[in-house]
Amino acid sequence: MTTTGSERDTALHADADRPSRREQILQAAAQLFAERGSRAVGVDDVGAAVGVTGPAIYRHFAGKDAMLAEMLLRISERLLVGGTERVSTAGADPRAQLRALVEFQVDFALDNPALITVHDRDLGSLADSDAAQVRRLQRRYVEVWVAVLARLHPTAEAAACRARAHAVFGLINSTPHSAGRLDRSAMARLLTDMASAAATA
Amino acid sequence: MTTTGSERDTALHADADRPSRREQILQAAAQLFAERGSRAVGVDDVGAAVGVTGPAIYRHFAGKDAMLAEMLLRISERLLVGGTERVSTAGADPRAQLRALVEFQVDFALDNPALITVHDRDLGSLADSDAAQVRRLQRRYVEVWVAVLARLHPTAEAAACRARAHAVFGLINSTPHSAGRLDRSAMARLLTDMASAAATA
DNA sequence: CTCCGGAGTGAACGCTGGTTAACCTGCACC
DNA sequence: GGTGCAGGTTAACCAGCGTTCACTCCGGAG
Repeated sequence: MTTTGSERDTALHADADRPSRREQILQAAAQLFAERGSRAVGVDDVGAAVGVTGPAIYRHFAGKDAMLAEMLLRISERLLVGGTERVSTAGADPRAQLRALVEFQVDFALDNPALITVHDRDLGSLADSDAAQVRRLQRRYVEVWVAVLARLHPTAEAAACRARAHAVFGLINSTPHSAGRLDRSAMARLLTDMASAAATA
Repeated sequence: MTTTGSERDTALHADADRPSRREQILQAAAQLFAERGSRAVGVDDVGAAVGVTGPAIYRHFAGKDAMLAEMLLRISERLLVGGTERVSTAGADPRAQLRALVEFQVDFALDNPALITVHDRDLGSLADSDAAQVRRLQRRYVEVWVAVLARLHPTAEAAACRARAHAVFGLINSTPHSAGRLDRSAMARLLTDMASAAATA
């Protein structure tokens, strides 16, 4: 399966198998997990979503847990590296840094509602070691926010900044709950404005 | 309703006064469901949490689903009646109404983190009819907020107000994720300020 | 004392669902 | 034309869990 003549990378999928089967499975699983919860989705369901039977999954993943683990690890990593990168390229002004973080999180949430949903719903149904690793990444991402928020609120203690960051996450990640009725750009502006106001209040 | 003042009618559905075994079970189940997710919690676990074996639950509930259903229905009802009441006693000023709603939601979230968690995590694992009823109640609660928000944002369309309400819920309901580090009063003020700012931004 | 109904227990049943095993198939490659 | 391997398939295995059953215990009428 490796080394096909033409390597197609980014997310465009026209015909049967463009992204590797592995990626198809991960994406379909994320969708299903978001809709029903990982525990309510069977391996057969995931397989059916990509046109194969259940046990075929085991050619690509060690098991259902491994699927979920990789999914959550990827999300946490993408958030962490994306967040740190946005901050570092936003200059020294904490307001600009906050704006960059907010826009990043809003874009991520609007682009990947399924991942956002799974991210903080199914962390509990993960093996301890995997869960710990995900939590480590999450924590580091939160700390990126806390560092910026601490400069915006010099008198606030770290715990308050942490709570503030979580609250902003909750605000932005509410997108999956109010999906569809508003077009993306309007939603993005609304969330960005609200999050900024909440973060600087 | 409640005939026969002299004798004890117990079983029908009259008394919700004393902390009966039934209430113990509901509370313990809410705690466990919030921690691990309803699907990951066994009937035996719930029983053990109140000092009985698993099957004893069936003396008080028709089944695990009925337990979850009653839990979610109660939460939705409490939110709806509490919200409408707070608005009606807050006068005519939409700002005062918003403040009343925010404080109500903050208090509820801080007082019942487990219920909040279960409320929007395990709605999916509910029978269709129960889920529909819960969603109806949720919708009506959201509309209470939307009515107030619409008066604060006269130019905004209803969909935007709805998204705004969901975002504020996400913000306030983030408490379970950032628990413990901050004492209750500080957390309440922080959340109230942030939510107010986000709602009026 | 007896009877009855509420509450609980341990054992058993049956289904669901993750995982494994054995077998098949197409295709790349000497 | 075999050979090997990635990827699928069906059937079976097995554990967990919700639920039911038969039985017991106990407290309060009559």
